[in-house]
Amino acid sequence: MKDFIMTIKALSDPNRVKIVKMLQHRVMCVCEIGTALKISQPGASKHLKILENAGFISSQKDGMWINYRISDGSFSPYVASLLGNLRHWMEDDPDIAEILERLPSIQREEICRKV
Amino acid sequence: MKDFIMTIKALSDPNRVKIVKMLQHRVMCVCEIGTALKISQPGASKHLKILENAGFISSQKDGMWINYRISDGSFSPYVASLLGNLRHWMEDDPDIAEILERLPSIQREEICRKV
DNA sequence: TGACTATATTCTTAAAAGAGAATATTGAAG
DNA sequence: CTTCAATATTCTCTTTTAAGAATATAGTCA
Repeated sequence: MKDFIMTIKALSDPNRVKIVKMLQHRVMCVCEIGTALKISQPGASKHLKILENAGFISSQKDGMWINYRISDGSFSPYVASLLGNLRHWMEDDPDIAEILERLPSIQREEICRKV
Repeated sequence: MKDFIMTIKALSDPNRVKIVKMLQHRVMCVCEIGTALKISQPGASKHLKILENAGFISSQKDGMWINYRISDGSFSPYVASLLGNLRHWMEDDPDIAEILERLPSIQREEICRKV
């Protein structure tokens, strides 16, 4: 029960749903996600931790950045099922559509690094 | 997005998950559900309202009682999918197993009516 | 080594959720 | 009509959650 509740609560916030939908399209670092959601860097970091603890996403260092990617779902049947559904759920949602449209223009080199 | 969040939040509480699992086995009235969960009558009533608003359950008057039953899921694809999964999810959970075992002995005539 | 950058954590505050007690409502039965 | 039983709503309190600011951490690169 505890696992299930943790899984469900991880998806009970709109920003976290948006993170999952974005990561289903591409790998992103923390600053890209914060920018996409228009929230602070600590805010993005905390949401990512909640999603990672629940098994929805995983992280991997890459030089200066930490890349977050969608989990394969093998961690939990609850996660696997929800991730499968989320591939098509809310594709027509205005908030999701808007953020997915902006996705290509959100690039870490233009956000974090001051060249 | 709003609908999805409402759906998810409705399942983000252990007592509400237990209600869904119980109602997948039989129809119940408010006092039976309060007794099964060992919570107050207003508490049960409030949880039921949240689940009903999200489309997981529906209610129907029957004389003095109001019967709550599982929805057929046609209300929403999110609800339909989750209800389908919940038919098998957590069947082995200790809390769920315990409450389902007690279910047959929880009868409205012995709880509410003072004969 | 030392400065800098991306990310994480802590602190504080505000909003939301959950619980029970008290109260209101509604409909059935005498 | 009046009473009573089942359920719903309101009120209050406590706990949880979410957000940003400030701060800490850790690793990279000169």
